[in-house]
Amino acid sequence: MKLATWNVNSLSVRLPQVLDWLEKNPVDVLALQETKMTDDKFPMAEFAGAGYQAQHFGQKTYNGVALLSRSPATEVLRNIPGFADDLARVITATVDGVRVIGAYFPNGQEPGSDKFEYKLHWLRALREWVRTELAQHPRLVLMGDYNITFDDADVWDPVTLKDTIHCTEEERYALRALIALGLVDAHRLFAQPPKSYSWWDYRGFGFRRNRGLRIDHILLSPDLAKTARSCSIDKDPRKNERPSDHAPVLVELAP
DNA sequence: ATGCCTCAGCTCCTGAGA
Repeated sequence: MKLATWNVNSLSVRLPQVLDWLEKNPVDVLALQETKMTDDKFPMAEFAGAGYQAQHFGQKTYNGVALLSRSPATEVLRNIPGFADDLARVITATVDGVRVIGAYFPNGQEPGSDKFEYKLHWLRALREWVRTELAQHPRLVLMGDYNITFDDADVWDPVTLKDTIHCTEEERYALRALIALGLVDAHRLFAQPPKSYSWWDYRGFGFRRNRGLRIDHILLSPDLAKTARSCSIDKDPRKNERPSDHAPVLVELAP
């Protein structure tokens, strides 16, 4: 089974690239973030033509998440149950016996800001809910745009970016709290190229200079981690003419 | 450099992203 996550930064703009990518990478599940569209605008027919059914939880202008899958998705949930949120950030479904959570974590903007506090609240709510999901679904994957680096290895310039957004100790603590549930970072189960990042700023030739961050993650439950065969970041779509600022991350699990 | 680029929208500037 192959699963992937990709923050597309507007599905309207990126749809041709997503279809092209799926043709080259026929994964079983693809989680999308930042579709930036309402459900009525979602290109259901185009994905159906590519062999994918879709669950979309969208909104106008910002956010919006989707799960594309070859097999039917059941037990679908939107956002974190019990956590009131106006923003469309989480879509969850069971596909081929795997509980798949696709999430667009809050950005946080700046440490100390209201948005940063919201991010920390959201992270706490997510952890408590994932704890219960994990108890019911031992085969679980939590993947998406986390907007958090694990540590300095995920940061192109950890000195300059120390304690800035995505790199603060509070955010990293919240990320480790997810790991404390037993989840495993699929990326670090395998040897990776040095300076592996999943996002590069559009400005200042960030991609060309590999000035990036690893903020898109795939976390696996212990049962699934045992079956992991590979995990990689696909930088190819970032070389397209109008790329998303994020690259897709993929994981392959043994059947 | 409160800069750099990209996207959406009550669109020719602003807010947000990260």
